[in-house]
Amino acid sequence: MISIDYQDRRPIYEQIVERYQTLIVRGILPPDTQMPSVRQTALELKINPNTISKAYGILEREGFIYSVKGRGSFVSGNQNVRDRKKQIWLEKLEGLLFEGRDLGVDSASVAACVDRVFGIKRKEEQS
Amino acid sequence: MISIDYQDRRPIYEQIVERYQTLIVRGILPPDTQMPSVRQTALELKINPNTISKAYGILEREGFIYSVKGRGSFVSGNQNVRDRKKQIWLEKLEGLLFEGRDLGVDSASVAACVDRVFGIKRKEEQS
DNA sequence: ATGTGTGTACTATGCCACATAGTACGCATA
DNA sequence: TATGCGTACTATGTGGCATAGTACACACAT
Repeated sequence: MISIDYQDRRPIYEQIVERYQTLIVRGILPPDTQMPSVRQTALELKINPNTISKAYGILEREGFIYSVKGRGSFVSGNQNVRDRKKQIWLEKLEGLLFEGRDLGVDSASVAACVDRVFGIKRKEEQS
Repeated sequence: MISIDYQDRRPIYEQIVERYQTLIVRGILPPDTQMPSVRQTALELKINPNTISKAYGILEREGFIYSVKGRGSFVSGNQNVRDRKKQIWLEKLEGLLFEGRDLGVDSASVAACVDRVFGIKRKEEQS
């Protein structure tokens, strides 16, 4: 379900947060699904329970999951989370696009890339 | 010319590398322009010369600048650098777009974002 | 009541990247 | 010669990250 990339420069707890965010937003983990227990995940990934706990704490603060003492952690049904996640992604995209524009990347290359991924026909080529 | 953002999680030397990469690729720093000296920049930014030196070392290894002992560091005229930088950026963009698609972002939002940044018409660009 | 599994909190420790401080050397140029 | 340049080296301090270990409160099945 979850894996760690030790080549990734980001800390482990952050990778876990990001991974679960995606799984939840995409609906692979439906609302009220029980999350793997802190200790269980720690055993499987061969890392310290504290690290998982830290990730879960962040996920809870962000509204992705909710925790119940003695029972476990569960996926939140909060719909706003998904929208907020999309919003953040769009801001990230905008930042990257600005960077590319400053680099001098031509818009045609960008449009081609967008078409390739989203497989759409853009309204019309700007004339 | 150069500034540091201490809010940025990236290390200082990496920010400097990125900043100069942009300035060089955009042509703001033309080939054979002399780079600010290590000690001078260190004084202005109130950081250690070693940190600047580290950044310059990376920039040289990547082909953005070349250093001459006793004289200084200068902007490289290597054209391949610019193209390679664009190439890397496009790959980064593609990765982000896939992520957004998986998140369920609708293509219209993406198209709007692209248009907003790159503009509808793009006849002339800075040269 | 007991045992097991859960989240949570806390302290202590080690590691490592980063940045700094200080010094020194070789080289180019005025 | 004096100055400024890049470069190299050692030593030190700091902070984030991860670990180790322990402990507590709670839910649930037995």
